[in-house]
Order: sequence, then C-alpha cells, then structure tokens
Amino acid sequence: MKIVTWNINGVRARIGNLTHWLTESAPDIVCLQEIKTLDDQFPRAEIEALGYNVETHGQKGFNGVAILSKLRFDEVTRGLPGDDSDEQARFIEGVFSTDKGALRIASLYLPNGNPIDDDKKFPYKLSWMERLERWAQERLRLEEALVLAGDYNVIPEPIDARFPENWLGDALFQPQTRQAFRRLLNLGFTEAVRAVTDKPDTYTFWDYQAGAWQKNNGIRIDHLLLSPEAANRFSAASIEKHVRAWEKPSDHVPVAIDLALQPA
DNA sequence: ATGTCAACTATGAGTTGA
Repeated sequence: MKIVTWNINGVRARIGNLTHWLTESAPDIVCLQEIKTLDDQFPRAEIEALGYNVETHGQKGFNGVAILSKLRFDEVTRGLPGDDSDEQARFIEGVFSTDKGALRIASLYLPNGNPIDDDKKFPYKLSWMERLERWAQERLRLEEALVLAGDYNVIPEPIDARFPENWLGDALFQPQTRQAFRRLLNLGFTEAVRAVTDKPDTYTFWDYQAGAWQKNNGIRIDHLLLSPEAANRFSAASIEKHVRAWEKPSDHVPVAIDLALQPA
C-alpha cells in the first residue's frame, strides 16, 4: 500500500497538478497540507472521479489538511486535542481496515513558528508539538499500524539542509524544535526516509524565492513517522522530486512510503 | 535584491502567511 504526504500549497490553485500526479503516482492514501480552502470549496468532485474518498479539515485562506483514500474511511477525527481555543485547521486523522488490522493515519501541518522573537508564533509551535507528543503517546498504546505524516516544519539534522548555517535563526531549526521532534521519535517511531537512506541532498522543500530550486537550496521538512506495527510492514520510501519542476508547482514535493498491507 | 506565490479584501493594489 502506497501512502504519501504532500504540502500542496493551495489545492484550488493546484488541482490540475494534483489530478495529474494522482494518475501518475497512483497512491492508495494521500495526506495533504495547506489546502488553503474551506471544506465546501474543496475540489472534491475531480478527486472522487479518480476513485478517492475525500475527507477535509479546512479553513478560510490558509492552513487546512485533508486525506484522500482509495480505502473507505472507518473513522475520521478533525483537530489535534489539547487546546480548545486553537482554531487553526492543522490535523485530521483517518482509520482504515486492512488485511492485517486497523491502519490509522494522521495528516498534520505543524506550525511554522517564525519569527522566533514573536510573542505568539514560536511558543504556539512548541506547544503544538507538545500536544502532538501527548496525542502520539496515547495512540501508540493501541499498538496499531500508525502513520503520522505531514509538513512538520522541522529540519531534524544539519544534513537535512543544503546550507544549515542559513537556518540557525529560523524556527524550523531551533534546538528546541529539533529536541521536540526527537522526543516524538523517541516514543518509538521510525522516521521513514532516514530509515532507508543517509544520503545528503535529500530534500522535500525548495523555496520559490532566490532560485532555490535551480540551486538545489532545499530542506527536508516533510516526514512520515511509523509506529512499530507500521515499521514492521515498511519496505520503501521515495521523494517524488520531479514534481517540483512541473509548471506552477507547490514548493513542497510528495514523499511516499510502501507498507506491506492490503485493503481488507 | 525579501529575488515568489496563494488567497484575502476589495474591485486595483495592498496585506498576510509562508
């Protein structure tokens, strides 16, 4: 089963791009971030026409996440628990039935957190990461195949940036950010891409500005975290980098994994 | 060179967020 995460950076601006990619890549389940639309304006008909079920958690103008799936959703939950005052749409969870039992997948869009001296933005990022850790700890107790996929806005290690020194003052590469990400991993997750390669120049995002793509000035911030039960079925990971060279691209590219699971 | 882009407000051009 092929599972992919992709920050689409505006699903309405990118619908042609998305349907072309769905046809080419043929994923079973897709976690989208930054759909930048209300649920009732999501272009679901074009996606359903390709055989996908669609569940969204959108908001006006920015943020927003979705899950597209060839498998029927058994359950859907919107929003990350832990702060009832948080109105930003950054988290959706779906549960599916497979031949090996339940498969639980979350599509998450972790706060950017810049600038770090703002009195709200970086603290919001860190508190969101604490909420995510608590949620993950609880879900791991279920001992299910669990995939936590999305735009983490975290550069885990210096090797995950072409020019790590450029990111020292950035929320994506702060010691507190990296430490929170390691805490999450250390609950027992396998980070899929780094489990299969230690190569440098393994990036998932290239800024639109300053010719970052042409210069390969990239960072790796889109990740898939696997519970032990998912990691035991994990066979491959790939970054679909060619999509960044398409017309009107997102600044992120799809990151895919294969799990040895079949729809029930 | 903060060099780009999407969506908002508002109906041409500025703001926000990334």
